[in-house]
Amino acid sequence: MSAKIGTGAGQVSRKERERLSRQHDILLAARELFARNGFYDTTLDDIARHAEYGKGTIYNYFPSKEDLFFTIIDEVLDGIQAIAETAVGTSKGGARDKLTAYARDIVSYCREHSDLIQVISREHPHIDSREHRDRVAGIRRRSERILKTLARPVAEDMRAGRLRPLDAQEVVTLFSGALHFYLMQRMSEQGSFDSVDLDEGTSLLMTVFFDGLERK
Amino acid sequence: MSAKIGTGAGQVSRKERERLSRQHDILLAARELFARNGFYDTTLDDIARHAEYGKGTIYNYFPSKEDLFFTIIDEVLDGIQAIAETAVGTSKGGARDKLTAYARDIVSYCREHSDLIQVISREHPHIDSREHRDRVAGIRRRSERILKTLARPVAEDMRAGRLRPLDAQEVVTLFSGALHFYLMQRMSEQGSFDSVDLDEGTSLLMTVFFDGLERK
DNA sequence: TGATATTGACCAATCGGTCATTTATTGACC
DNA sequence: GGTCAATAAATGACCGATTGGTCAATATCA
Repeated sequence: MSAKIGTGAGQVSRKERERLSRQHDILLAARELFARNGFYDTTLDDIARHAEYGKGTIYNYFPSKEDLFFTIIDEVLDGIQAIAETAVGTSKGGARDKLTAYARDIVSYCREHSDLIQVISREHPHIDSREHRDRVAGIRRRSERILKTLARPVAEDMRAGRLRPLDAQEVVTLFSGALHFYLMQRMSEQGSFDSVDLDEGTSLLMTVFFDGLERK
Repeated sequence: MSAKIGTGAGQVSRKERERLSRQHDILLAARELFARNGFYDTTLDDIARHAEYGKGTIYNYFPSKEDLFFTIIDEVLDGIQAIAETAVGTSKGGARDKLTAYARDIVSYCREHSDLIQVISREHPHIDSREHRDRVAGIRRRSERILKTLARPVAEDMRAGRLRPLDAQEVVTLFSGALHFYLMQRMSEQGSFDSVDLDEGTSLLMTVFFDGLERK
């Protein structure tokens, strides 16, 4: 769609664009199959067939099956980080509103990608053996960054005295854990989400975390 | 230690006892290796070597590698169910005290078996392909039973008006999710547990869940 | 026509599971 | 008590299937 033609500085050549497009095709096929069958039950032949390329071609774009998987995980983490930043950055109000926005968006994100999310949560820690140690560590680092993003408004409300002065980082770890676990449970017990049910779950989560179970 | 000798009714014969003992040996070896290397990176040859039996012998006791794993999972679930029942049944006070007792015991249980617990949480859902569908379903059923056990005192306190009238089952799902996630996070970021740190986490969890984040 | 990209037959390694062979146990019989 | 044939249990070499990854041959492009 750019008016510029050719390979000017800062431009991507057609070659490069085509290469990226192929990479995208392969990633998309892998994503679908990983989501459907999990990492271990998806073979490279499956991916090649589904992407409509030869198996050898995949190795022109990705050095290994694991790399393919990690690349997909990175994309998902990008998505979640973006959700966290949007929720924290743009929504009005205090930590409660921001975390509510985050929870709502995560629920809809998980609804769209439930299979993939499940596979990632389950299987990524296992790809740990010897190699890839650093990539798994990278995933943990990024997860922590997401938690830090969420912790920011919480810490602020604590400083302002609107929330109990606790360890904000730990609090959002609990929050995110409860949300995650709740979603996984719901996702695995029925293939399709019931949106009403999930919204109820979200609001329950917010009530418990901010108002507490005990009547005051 | 029984005074009775022989194979009276209700007695286990020496044969049977030996058989059980062998089974136990194998289970123990498998447990250690699964905990250390995960399900996929543990081969039957590894297990046989570590248990000091031939590989064929294992098949006299367990029909498959998966069965070995599921048997171990069942044992762990027995342990957790027992913790839940003890916490709910014997400790004094209301839901808050009972859940606190549960959390404390789970923390120490996880401290003892952290590697194994991690492997189970991560890998059991994947052993889902075609066969074993029913065993995985059984695990889910048992997990739900544990949650139901925990939900009982919560529901009671809600009926009595001591807690907000929410869905008790959902509340304990969130609770257990937060606890689980918190522990997994702590377990994976450092090999050895810092007990002080963990107790702080537990008490934070209880504060958040029962008192809420917001100041009243 | 040389450079680049694609391809899928092929390879090597892995591993769960089998089974013919070996070893140990048993108890009927002397 | 000792013997030994029958029974049961243990064993590990072997098998078949799977699959991630390679590379020589082929096709496409500039």
